[in-house]
Amino acid sequence: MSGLSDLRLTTQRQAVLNAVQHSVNHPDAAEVYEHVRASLPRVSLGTVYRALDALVEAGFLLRIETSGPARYDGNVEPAHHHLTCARCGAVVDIPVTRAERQVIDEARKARPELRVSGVRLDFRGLCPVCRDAEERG
Amino acid sequence: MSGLSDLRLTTQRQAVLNAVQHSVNHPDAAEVYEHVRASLPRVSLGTVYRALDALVEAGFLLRIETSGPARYDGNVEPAHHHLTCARCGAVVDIPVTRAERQVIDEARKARPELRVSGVRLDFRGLCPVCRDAEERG
DNA sequence: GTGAATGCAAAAGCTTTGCAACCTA
DNA sequence: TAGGTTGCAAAGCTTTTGCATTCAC
Repeated sequence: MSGLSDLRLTTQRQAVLNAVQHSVNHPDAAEVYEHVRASLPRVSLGTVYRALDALVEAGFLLRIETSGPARYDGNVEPAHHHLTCARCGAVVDIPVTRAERQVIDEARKARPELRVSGVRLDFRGLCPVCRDAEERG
Repeated sequence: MSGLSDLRLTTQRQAVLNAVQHSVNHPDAAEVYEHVRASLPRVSLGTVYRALDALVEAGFLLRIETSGPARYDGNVEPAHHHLTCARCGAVVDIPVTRAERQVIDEARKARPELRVSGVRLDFRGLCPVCRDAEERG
């Protein structure tokens, strides 16, 4: 498995891709597994992990590292980043495009030898649920 | 454990802090354990994990999530970020300060409700070792 | 002296993998 | 039909935890 071309679109992989893309938040493997099980009761967790790997490798999904289980993102647009909730750890998408370019320029100037090719922005803040909770006390 | 004040400075914690701060790269728990064992042969891996947690919690260390084991950073300056090597996965420090402010401003404008309080930048590029290797072919 | 920290070992949590059966191109 | 893919189960790796003992304040 090493690119878009040689990816077999099996029933299981389509179900996994669909589960991530139609998820409101960014699901982890266990959540994807539960969702896929609804339509494919005999699917295994191992298959879900292998499908997620294959889909990330092929560029259909993004993998987000956290302090717990990895989460997956069906939105692979380059100029889209993440905010981690300081209260509950949820991951929310956040669009930032203009300033991204300047960050990369500054990094290239600061450390030209590092051959900076891109940047991922991880914001800290509050997800809507926790913001509401905070505002009430 | 919830702040600087109530952190007991035990021999083990000092050794763990010292190991991370004097490491060239960003060590994981196993590497810290090996280093600490040189001066404290009876230390346990569990203690290293608990010390790392306590030191992160108290603000002496930064924890970096990766696709493998978590890595720790003795440099806690706010305006210092990381570059992950696209070839070998090493994590290198990179100083970016000016553009960071603009990124936060843009994010606050794009999604005011998320109460953005900070940002962590994760650059993609090549560490010095891999850059040299690439340049040779 | 007292509560927190440690060492040890066992367990938990997440992810990967070996293998035989199965399916897709 | 040939090789990749799946289901199942076992193993692997990282991290956490229970408990008796020890230590720092």
